Amino acid sequence: MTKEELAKETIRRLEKVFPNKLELEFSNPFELLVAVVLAAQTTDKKVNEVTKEFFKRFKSPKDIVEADISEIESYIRSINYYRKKAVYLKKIAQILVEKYGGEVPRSIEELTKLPGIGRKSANIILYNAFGIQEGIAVDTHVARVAQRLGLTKEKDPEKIEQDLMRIVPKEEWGKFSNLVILLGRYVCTAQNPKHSKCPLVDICPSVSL
DNA sequence: CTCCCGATAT
DNA sequence: ATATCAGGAG
Repeated sequence: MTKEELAKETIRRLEKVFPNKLELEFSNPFELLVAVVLAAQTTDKKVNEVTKEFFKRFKSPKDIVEADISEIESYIRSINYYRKKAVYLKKIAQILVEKYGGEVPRSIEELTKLPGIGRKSANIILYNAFGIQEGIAVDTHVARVAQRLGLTKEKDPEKIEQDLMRIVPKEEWGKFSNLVILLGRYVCTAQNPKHSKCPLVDICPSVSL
């Protein structure tokens, strides 16, 4: 099986087991942007615990701009790197208000200029808020699964993304990320991967080794 | 490469 | 008690 065939078959099988959506809870692009900043080096579950209250207090970038850093911190204190993230959120909110009329920009270039937003986060936002597929979100799960499936030998997330963009059909980029993230989180875990529960056991090069 | 931080698993 | 999880900035 070629890498292209393996990628397509991976999507086909994962679709049957996982939903094509994030575990992060959000109801508009602004909320997803906030959630994704908080999600860096943090589990989605943890993020959801704080965003529930956060979104009640901060309903728009303007609400964040008008708040003190200390108040923003108070809502996200149980999140990793909360001091930095509070500063990022405030800066992002200021930029959204001043430069984008309070809206979330819709390109990877604009999104990655925002503090706390790298390529992974930008790709997540573009697809899951707007349905735009400019790239493939490569987080720790996508990186690990792609390695194990033999779709890449690179270690740097940007290079892995380049490899995957050549292999996965462009109209499936967003779906591929969403599905593979779930596989990595629950089945193809960093240690003790659950081969017996994996829909890809029979086609995974790392298993037959 | 270091810093930013805390929860959960072993 | 120590390891692991989980991105981005400088």
